[in-house]
Amino acid sequence: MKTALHEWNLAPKEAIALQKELAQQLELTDRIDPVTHIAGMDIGFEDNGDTTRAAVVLLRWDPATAPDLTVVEQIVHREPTRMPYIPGLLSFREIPAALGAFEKLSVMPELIMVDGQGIAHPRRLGIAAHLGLWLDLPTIGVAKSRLYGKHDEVGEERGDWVPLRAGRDTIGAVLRSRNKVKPLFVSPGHRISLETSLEWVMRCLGRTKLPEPTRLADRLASRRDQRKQAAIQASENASVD
DNA sequence: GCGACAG
DNA sequence: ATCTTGTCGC
Repeated sequence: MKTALHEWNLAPKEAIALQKELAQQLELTDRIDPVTHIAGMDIGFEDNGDTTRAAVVLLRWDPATAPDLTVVEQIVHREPTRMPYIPGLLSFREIPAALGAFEKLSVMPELIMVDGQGIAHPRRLGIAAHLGLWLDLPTIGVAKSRLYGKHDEVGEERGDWVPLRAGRDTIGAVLRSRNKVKPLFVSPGHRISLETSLEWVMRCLGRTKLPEPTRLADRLASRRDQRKQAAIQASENASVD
């Protein structure tokens, strides 16, 4: 997989035009190979934002032990940050680094859960949708807050959900993944339906609010984990001295 | 023109 | 996203 830089280094106006074009290529019906591995992806930043840190966690999917998934591989990939955060253009800022992490994976997953929106986006191309198109893999957007769309209040119990709408279209779901905790915004990215997206998120839910794939990727990409890793490196170097 | 606004 | 400790509650 080679990344054509011109595809990512775009001025906002061009990026927006490309999103509208790419959104038409999305498949919102299930086209998923038998799932044996699921990946979670998230991004973090270091050096006052100058370095982008992409984290991908590969998990083995076994219906017999779910939602206890086995971590098969963890990748952290760093690159210089290429552009600032602009609402609606998140994928152009974060996907290049994410691709670097996926390239280092020894096994590609059949399904990816991304921290961010799928089609619940003003032009229907959130980061999960964009990544899915690029990798040609099924993706689900699992966001911790809303970017776009309207919705009614959602029930208080785990599993309750209400549709997230944009005009007459349903673009995702507001899902209560834990009792009385702020809901998740789930939307299909590519090669998957909303119904199936919700099934997979529910299936991968452990005790916490986030499904295991994004929870672990979140943790690996976090500032807290960066500090922990730095400390481990320091102690290893010290013991070698 | 005035807000809203994933991470 | 990130800056940041303790603390209220199930």
